[in-house]
Amino acid sequence: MADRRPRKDAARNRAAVLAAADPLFARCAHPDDVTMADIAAAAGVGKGTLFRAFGDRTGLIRALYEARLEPVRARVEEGPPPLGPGSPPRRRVLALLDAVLCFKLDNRHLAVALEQTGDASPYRTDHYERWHALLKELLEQVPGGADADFTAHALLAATRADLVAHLADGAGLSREDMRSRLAEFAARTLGTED
Amino acid sequence: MADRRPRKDAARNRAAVLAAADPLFARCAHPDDVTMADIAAAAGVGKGTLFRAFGDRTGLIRALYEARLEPVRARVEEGPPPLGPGSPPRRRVLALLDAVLCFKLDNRHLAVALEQTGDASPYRTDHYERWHALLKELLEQVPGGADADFTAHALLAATRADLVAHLADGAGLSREDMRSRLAEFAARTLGTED
DNA sequence: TACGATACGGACCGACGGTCCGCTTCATCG
DNA sequence: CGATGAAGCGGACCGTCGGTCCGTATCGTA
Repeated sequence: MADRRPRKDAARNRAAVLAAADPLFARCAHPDDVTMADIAAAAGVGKGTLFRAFGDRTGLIRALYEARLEPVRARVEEGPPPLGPGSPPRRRVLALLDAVLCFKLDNRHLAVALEQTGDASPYRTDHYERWHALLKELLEQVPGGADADFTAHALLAATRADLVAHLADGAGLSREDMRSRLAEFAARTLGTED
Repeated sequence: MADRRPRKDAARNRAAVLAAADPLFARCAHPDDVTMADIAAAAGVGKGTLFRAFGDRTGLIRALYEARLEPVRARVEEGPPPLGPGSPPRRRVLALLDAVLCFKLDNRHLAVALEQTGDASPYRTDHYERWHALLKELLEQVPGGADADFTAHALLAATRADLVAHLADGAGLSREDMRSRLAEFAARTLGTED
């Protein structure tokens, strides 16, 4: 009934692929420039291994993305305030958006690759639904708030990977500038009261 | 010096392709399900003709999109207020966002296809830059506004085609609901004064 | 050590975007 | 109106990529 643990070589190869793929995506301007064969070669494994471990290209990118995302998720769910639980909702909304923005900035290549994976809407992924649900929950606790569901979507849309990448790489906006612009924008939607 | 007018058959074929491609994209759930060969066959022309007329897949989709967008552009640039020039900035911002949202709703299939065209960021297209520039200009005229450039990006991000499609098709949000939610959201970022 | 289960890897496949080139159609000019 | 060269046509063809398959190698176990 319980699925067996993977064999040792399988685990090693999986790790090797993840380790090899990341810098490959980071180095290339466009995600499509990185082919599955490239990744397999860089990891020193065969293509079959790669597909056996991750299913398909989307699965591989998602695995990479989620591995990187995990620490952020942990900080959000059980870390110290203001990002973690226990801080006032308004404060936590801002902290959450800032964390998402920073993550997208730091992992542009992966985030862009994932968002533009043709297979499915980026809105039907586990991590998006988690962020959205949490953000919505927090927004509902902010007094005088509007429709929390839509607002959560709209605020998260401001952190879309390709927008972030465009502002950072194309428009040359600095990290700190972007963070403060987003914070200011979000603060406005939450109502003007400080 | 002046480029010659296209031959009559070329113009006819170009029109036939545009006419044939639109319903093809509309019918299919995922844009990638529509291949260039499909479009050529539906239009009754050869693949060579199709590539000669539009350069590549992106060019074709862009041509489709811009043909549909043209009436909206005209209404914005020379139509009557509040969407056209002459209305107070705040009012026109809301009208502009509403127009963009409605356009994306009505042309989801094309908009999604274009946004996820791997070739380039959706932020480096003529039409995006036009909407952004106009929105930014208007925002600068709204008293007490924050950074107009970022705000314009963030507001437009709330009308991203895949988000709109997700809300309309996935979450079942009605057209009118979405319009009022977006209007409310935008109104908040413009300041609470009515 | 022997043996079944699991995983490996790269040859192979089908599909797609895009090109090429011999043939056709248009428009111009005598 | 017929000739002629340019412009356009179309579909066979190509290279590449994601994904599969299966003979072989490796692992874990008794």
